[in-house]
Amino acid sequence: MNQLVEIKELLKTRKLKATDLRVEVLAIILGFGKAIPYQEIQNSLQNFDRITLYRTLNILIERGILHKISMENNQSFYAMCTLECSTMGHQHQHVHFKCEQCNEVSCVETKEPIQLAIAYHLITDFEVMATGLCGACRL
Amino acid sequence: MNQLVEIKELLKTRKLKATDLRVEVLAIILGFGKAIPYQEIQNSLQNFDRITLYRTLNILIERGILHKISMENNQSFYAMCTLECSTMGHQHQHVHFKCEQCNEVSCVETKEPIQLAIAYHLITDFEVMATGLCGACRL
DNA sequence: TCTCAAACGCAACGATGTTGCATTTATTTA
DNA sequence: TAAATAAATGCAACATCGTTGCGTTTGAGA
Repeated sequence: MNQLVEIKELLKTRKLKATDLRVEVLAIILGFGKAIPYQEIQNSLQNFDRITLYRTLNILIERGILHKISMENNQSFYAMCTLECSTMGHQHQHVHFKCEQCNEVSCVETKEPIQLAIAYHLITDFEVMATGLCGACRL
Repeated sequence: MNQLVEIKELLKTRKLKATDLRVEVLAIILGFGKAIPYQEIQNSLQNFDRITLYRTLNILIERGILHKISMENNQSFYAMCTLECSTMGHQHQHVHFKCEQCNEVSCVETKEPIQLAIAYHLITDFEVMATGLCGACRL
C-alpha cells in the first residue's frame, strides 16, 4: 500500500475529507521526516491559499494527526503524532529537541520517563523543549 | 532603598541606560508578580511606541534581566530572571506552569531537579512547560 | 448521479516581528 | 555645570501570521 492511500485512510479514520491540500501537506510532512517549520511547508507547496493552509493545519492538530511545536522565537514547527493521539486528545511523552548546529527539530524519547512534581500543584500535562547537539552533529 | 532605585541599579549593572520606558516596564513586571502576558504590559502603559517596547523587551532579555515564555497559542509571557542570569546567558532551572483554571503563568521550582537524557544527544539546555492546577485553584 | 455537509477561496482586519534612519536623550567627561 | 557622544527613541515601511465571515465549490455517501 503506497503512502497516498495510507494518508487517505488516516484522514478517513479521523472523519476528514481527503482534499488535495490535506493530502499534500501530510505527504510533505511525512517526507520531511523530522519536525517541519511552517515556512518549509509553504515553500513546498505550489499554489495554495494561506487561510486554507491555516485551517488545514489546525484541523489536523484538532484531530490528533499533527502536533505543533512553538519555539522561543515564535517559529512554529509541525510533526506527525504517534498512534496514541486521536480526536480525543494528544498523548505525547517525547521531548522536542532542537539541535543548535543543524537547527533541526525532532521528537525524541528520553532514556527514562520524566518525573515532574511541583509543591502544591497538580500537573496534568507538560512539554519539554531541549536544545543541544543531535547524534549526527556530535560526531 | 525603593524599587525605582533598585531598577535603575539593575539596569546600570547590565550597561543599560535607565530610560523611562525601561524603568516603567520593569516596574510593571515586578508589580505583576508572576509571568506577565505581552498584552498586559501594553495595557499598563499609557503612551508608548510599539517598536520601542519591542526593542526594550528584547534587550532586557538579551542582558539577562527578563526571560520570555512562548505559549502553544503563540501568546508571549515575560518574567523576571533570577540573579544567576546575566549578560552572559540565562540559567533557569524552573518550570513554567500555566494554570488551566486561572490562566496564570508562573515560574516554579520542582521538588526534585529534573534529569533529562536522550540517547546519542548532548543536551545543553531545556525548558519545561507544564499545565494543570495551581495551589490556589486546587483548594 | 444526486445531495449536502464539509471544505475552500477570498476579503478584511488585527497583532506582532523586523529594519532603517533621522532625532532625541542619558550618562560620561572636561 | 556644560559639552560630547554613544545609546536609545520614534516614525515609516514592510512582512508574516492569526482569525472570522461568507459565498462558492467539492468529496463522499445515498
